[in-house]
Amino acid sequence: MNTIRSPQPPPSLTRSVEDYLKSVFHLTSQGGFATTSDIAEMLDVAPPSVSGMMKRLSETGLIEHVPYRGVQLTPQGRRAALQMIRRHRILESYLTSKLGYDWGDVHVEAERLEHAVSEKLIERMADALGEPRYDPHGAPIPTAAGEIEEAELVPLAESVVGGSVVLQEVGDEHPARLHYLAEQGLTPGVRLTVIDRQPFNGPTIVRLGDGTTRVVGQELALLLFCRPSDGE
Amino acid sequence: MNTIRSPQPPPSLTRSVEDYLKSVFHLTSQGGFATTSDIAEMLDVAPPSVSGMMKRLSETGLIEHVPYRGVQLTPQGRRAALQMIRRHRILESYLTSKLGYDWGDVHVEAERLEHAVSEKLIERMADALGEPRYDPHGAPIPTAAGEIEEAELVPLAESVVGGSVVLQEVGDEHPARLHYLAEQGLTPGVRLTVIDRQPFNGPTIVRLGDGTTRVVGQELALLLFCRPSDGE
DNA sequence: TTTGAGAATTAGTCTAGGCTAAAGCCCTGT
DNA sequence: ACAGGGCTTTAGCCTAGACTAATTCTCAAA
Ligand SMILES: [Mn+2]
Ligand SMILES: [Mn+2]
Ligand SMILES: [Mn+2]
Ligand SMILES: [Mn+2]
Repeated sequence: MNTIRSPQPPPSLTRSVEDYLKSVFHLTSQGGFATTSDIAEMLDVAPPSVSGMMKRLSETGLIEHVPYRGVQLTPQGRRAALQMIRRHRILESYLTSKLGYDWGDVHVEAERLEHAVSEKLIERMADALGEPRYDPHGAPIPTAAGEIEEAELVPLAESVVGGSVVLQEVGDEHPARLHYLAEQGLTPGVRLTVIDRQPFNGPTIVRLGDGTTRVVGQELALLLFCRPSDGE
Repeated sequence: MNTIRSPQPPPSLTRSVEDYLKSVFHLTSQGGFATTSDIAEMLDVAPPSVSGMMKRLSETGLIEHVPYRGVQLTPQGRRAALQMIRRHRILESYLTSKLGYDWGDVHVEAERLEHAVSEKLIERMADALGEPRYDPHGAPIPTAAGEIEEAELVPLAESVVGGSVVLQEVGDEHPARLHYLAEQGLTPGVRLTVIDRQPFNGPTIVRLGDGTTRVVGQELALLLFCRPSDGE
């Protein structure tokens, strides 16, 4: 029959739904399914809460749920998730460059605001910033049309010793970690020469542009996403 | 016994609670009680919803409820309401002057954002604006300490014919009305000479600084709050 | 003083979105 | 082939915050 065509008016998602969709997006960005327990951990809720939400979201067509396997976003769910991610990252960018927020504090603020801002406000902020392509942590900002850049980055911990890389993106979740990285000069855009790595999951040693070196433990080095930068 | 002292950590109010408190504040600003039906109308909910919320709010000590009479804010409720009003008005000011919002659209945006912004963000916005004292509609902005200016303004509809007034504040709710007022040059700060008023609730006729006149119907003239400005 | 209109409250439901405890499924190791 | 452990789901419960229908209160008019 197919009599029902989804018109246009999106019934406006709740805060919870929006956060679930973002989680599923992030957990499936490398392909595959997002599992119940991964979502639960990411959102800090109990697994049954996730099961319940997944049921509702698949009824509304935002996700595809394979019981006992996990979930994936439908095209509609992916559009909604990318819209939220755009909001989040534009907000982080705006707060950082226009209101003097430091990059450690901005994530938690954006996490709430992303659900309250209008499309119009986001586009005004983006405009005021000159349509930025990356947020303060180096993550790509989806376009208003819902396109997002996908780069193949390699964690510093797995970079080639002797090579040269540009630090591109760092995780935005932990303020203290971000403060530390800023202190160390490890911010997106910086060029690093990988001069050594200790065995048995040991630290990676890098040299910065000014000739100073940093010893980066493996746990941290796994979260510094780099683009190899051979000669130039 | 009195063993329980409310410590400090305010348990963070919900969006609904915050909006109810604001309504009660506005409805009691001239003294007296806010009634169930007035609150219901202002928030566009059914009266029983208000009764239910009033019960909860009085249990948490934010309002004083006299059954079948109405409610008033406790000092704690008043503090919370003023904080929300500060947020709302700082947001309206910021969006208008920093992001090019027009004064008709800004209210609805602020109505959502006021519940999502942190104290810190509001203070940064206030700082960026130079600690504004009035919002774009001329309403006074409470200080961070919770003080608000109380002026005795008179509606244009009740101003003295032959006198001179300064338009101080206009209602912020209806975009179309605000657009019209802006077109007519009737914005806060403008000096008006009241040259006539038609009988039987007729319009008030005013002259602007540039010598042009405006005919303002009574319904509108009741919503233009003015400060008498005799000689100077 | 009684009465009726209108306002307020109570009673009973509903949905969203959490939770814990119990049950069910899947897979790996034996 | 199957037993056990670890996920996942189901069952059942809870709170916030809405709603409608029914009840109760108040107050002014007769
Ligand atoms: Mn969020
Ligand atoms: Mn980020
Ligand atoms: Mn609001
Ligand atoms: Mn306003």
